[in-house]
Amino acid sequence: MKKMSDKQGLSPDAVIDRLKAKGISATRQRVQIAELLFAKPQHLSADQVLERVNREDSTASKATIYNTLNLFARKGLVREVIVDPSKVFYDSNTSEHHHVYNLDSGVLTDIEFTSINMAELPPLPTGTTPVTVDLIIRVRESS
Amino acid sequence: MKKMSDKQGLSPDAVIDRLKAKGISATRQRVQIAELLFAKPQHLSADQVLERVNREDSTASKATIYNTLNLFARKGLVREVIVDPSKVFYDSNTSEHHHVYNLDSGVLTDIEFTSINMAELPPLPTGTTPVTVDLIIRVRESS
DNA sequence: CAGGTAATCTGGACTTATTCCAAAACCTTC
DNA sequence: GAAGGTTTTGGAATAAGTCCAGATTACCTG
Repeated sequence: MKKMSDKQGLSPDAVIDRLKAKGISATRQRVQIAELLFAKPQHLSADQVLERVNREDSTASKATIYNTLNLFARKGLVREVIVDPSKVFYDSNTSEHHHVYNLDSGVLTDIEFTSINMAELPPLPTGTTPVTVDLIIRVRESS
Repeated sequence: MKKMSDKQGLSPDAVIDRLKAKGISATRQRVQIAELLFAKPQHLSADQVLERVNREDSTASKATIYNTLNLFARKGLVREVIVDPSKVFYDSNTSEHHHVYNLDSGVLTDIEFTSINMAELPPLPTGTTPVTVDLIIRVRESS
C-alpha cells in the first residue's frame, strides 16, 4: 500500500502533481520543501524551512531553499508575506485572505475578510494592473 | 524678516514646534531630517534621507538617520511602509491612506481608500489591539 | 554664565538575511 | 552512455540595519 506523508499532508504523488501542474519539475529538494509547506496552512520563514528540511536525512542547501521559495511564490503556490523588513513569511494558504501580525509575540495569523476584494479596487495609476493586494493589521497585546 | 525654508516646506520654527509637541528634543540633526521629510508628502528610504541630508554642509551619520527615523515613526510623525524586505519607506503623509507599489518601477504612490477604516475592522485575536492597518496593492505595468 | 548630568551623535565594527557564482551533480533524450 | 540543459551546492559577496564606547551637545541649576 502507498505510504502517506507522516505529517497528515498530501501524499508525495499529490505534491508532485501540484508542482507539475504549475510547470515546475519535481526535483527531490523541491518535493521535500513542498511537502513541508503543503502539510497544512502555515507561515514559515526561509530559515524555518531550511531548518526543518535539514532535520531529515537528505537535505537541501540554503541557496536552494531561497531559489525554491521564490520560484513557488512566483508560480503562485505560496504567498510571500512581508511583515517586517527582516521577517518574510511564506504562506501555504493560497486562498484569498489577510493577515494579523502580533508585534509583541511575532505571531502571524490569517483572517478572512471579504470586505476588500480584488474586484472592487480603488482606481489604480493608469497603465497598471494589480498583482497582489495585501492587508496587514499589526496589533499589540492589550495588557 | 524670517527666512523660510528654501524647499517650500514648514519654517524651521514650525518644524521644531512639531517635534516638541511630540516630546522630541530638537537637535540639529533631527530638525534637518524633519525639515526634509515635512517639506512635502513623500516617501523616502533611510538611504535617501542620508544622502539628501548629507548634501548640505552640516551632516548626520548613518546611525543617527536610523535612530531618528525610528523615533519619528514611533512617535507618529512619519509612517513606515514596508514594501519589500529591503525597501522600507518613510512616509511623511500621516493622514489615513493606503499604498500602491509599482513592482516594475519601484514607485510608491498614496491612494485614498476609505472603504477600510480602523473603526470597522474584522474580529482580531482576543487580547490584542490594532496598531496599524496597512493595505499595499502591488501592481505591474500593463504593457 | 559655569558646571554637571543626561541625552544624543558618531565612525566603524558587526550582524543577518539574501543573492551571487562557478563548479559539481542531476536528469533526459538520442 | 555521451551530450546538453537544468538544478543544486558551498562559500564568498552584498547590503540594510544595529550595536557600541567614546566624544559632543543640550539642558538644568545655582
